[in-house]
Formats: sequence, C-alpha cells, structure tokens
Amino acid sequence: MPSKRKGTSVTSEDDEDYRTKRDRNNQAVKRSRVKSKQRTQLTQAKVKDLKIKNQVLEEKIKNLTKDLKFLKDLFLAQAQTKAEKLTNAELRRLLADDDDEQNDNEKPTTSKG
Amino acid sequence: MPSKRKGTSVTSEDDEDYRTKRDRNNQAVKRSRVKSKQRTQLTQAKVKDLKIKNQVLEEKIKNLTKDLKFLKDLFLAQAQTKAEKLTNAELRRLLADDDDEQNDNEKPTTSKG
DNA sequence: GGAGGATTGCGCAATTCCTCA
DNA sequence: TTGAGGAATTGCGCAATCCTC
Repeated sequence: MPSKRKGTSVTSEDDEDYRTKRDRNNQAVKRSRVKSKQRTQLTQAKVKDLKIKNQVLEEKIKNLTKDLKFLKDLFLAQAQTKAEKLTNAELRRLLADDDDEQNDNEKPTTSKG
Repeated sequence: MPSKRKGTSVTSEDDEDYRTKRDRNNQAVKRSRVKSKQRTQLTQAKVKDLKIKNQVLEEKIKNLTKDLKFLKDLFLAQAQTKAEKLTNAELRRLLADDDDEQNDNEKPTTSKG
C-alpha cells in the first residue's frame, strides 16, 4: 500500500482524483442529457398543443365569418327594400368583405342557442 | 495457438472485420445523430411557425368580432327605430352573442377600405 | 486565471428495427 | 413464416470545450 506523501509515486492519488473527476463529469453528462431530453419532449408537446389551438381558432374564424356574411346579407337585403339614409354604394363600401373568405356555407351559426 | 486455416492466426482477420464492423457502426451512429439533430431543429421551427400563425389567427378573430359587433349594433339600432317584421325579442335571439367575447374595443374595422 | 459543472462530439456495445433469401 | 445479417437507435463513458463564479 503506497503512502500518500513520500515514498511511492504520486500516481495513486492522481488516479484517485482522476477517477472522482471522471465520475463527477459522468454525472454531469447524465444530468445534461436528461435535461436535453426533457427539452425536446417539451417542444414536441408544444407543437401538439399549438396545432390544437390553431384548429380551434380556425373553427372560430369560420363561424364568425359565416355570421358576418349572414348579417351583411340581411342588412343589405333590407337596405335594398328600404333604401334609407345610406345609398347602396355607401352600404357596399361599408360592408365590403374584409379579407380572404374561404367559405362555402350561407347560414349563420349563432353557436349557443 | 490454433489457426483456422494456415499460417497466421485467425485473430488478425477477426480483428479486421471487427474493425470494419465498428467503423460501419460508427458511421451509422453519426448518420443517426445528424438525423436526430435535424428532427429537433425541425420541431423547434414548427413551434415558431405555429406561434406566428396563431397570432395571425387571433388578430383575424379580433377583427371579425369587431365587425360583427358593429353590424349587430347597427342592425339592432335600425330595428329599434323601424320595428319591422321581426320583434325585438326575435332579433335579440337571432343576434345573440355567439361565444366568449374578450374584446375591449367598439368600432368596426372593415379592414380594406 | 482557475476550479468545477454543463455541453458536445465521438466511439463502444447492446439492443432494436428492417430487409430479404 | 422465419431467421440471419446489417443498419439504426440508444445508453454510457471519455475528453475537449464552454461557461460561470
């Protein structure tokens, strides 16, 4: 058994703290990899979540668009017959389609009834 | 030391194809890791993209909601004064707020004009 | 400026997946 | 259908490097 201090080479104690150093690092590596794995799982979950949220929003837009179209048509129709203060041209400008419509349906939803 | 075939020990050829085997695997490992890295980058990009899409949709909903509210109010107001075929009650039912509103604003947008 | 954890590229080996005779 | 063989994936350790106090 080599002594720590004098006679024998310093190798043994070098070995010792080389080992402990390695062990520490191996632990760190493990920690780091766990963390990394968690991160990727998390972003995958985020994707899933955002996709669902997106679908909900798309649906909402579809419904709102339908409702809006319904009201516009209704309004336009009554303006046609009544022809009140606003001229038809004014009405059309006012009610001009806002943006991209991609609808097929006509009837409004009024979702909760 | 038994040889399988003749002169030299079988060890060397074992060594050889151990080596080539290892090398092949090392290459495979590299490929696999590249692929994996690409995948995680891709899902991160997806998250980014979906977040942006989400914001756009939210904005759209906000605008549609505003427009809808504007038309409803307008319609309601003229119905008030005119009192046509539909009773107020009927109108209210028909135009009942669809879902969760989280708006603060009043004026409509009619985005392109 | 250096001690020490965190990250990362790399190789090994075990395991899983895939293909084809 | 099966099973042998090779590629892909994965856990793990080493060492270099990064980062922080």
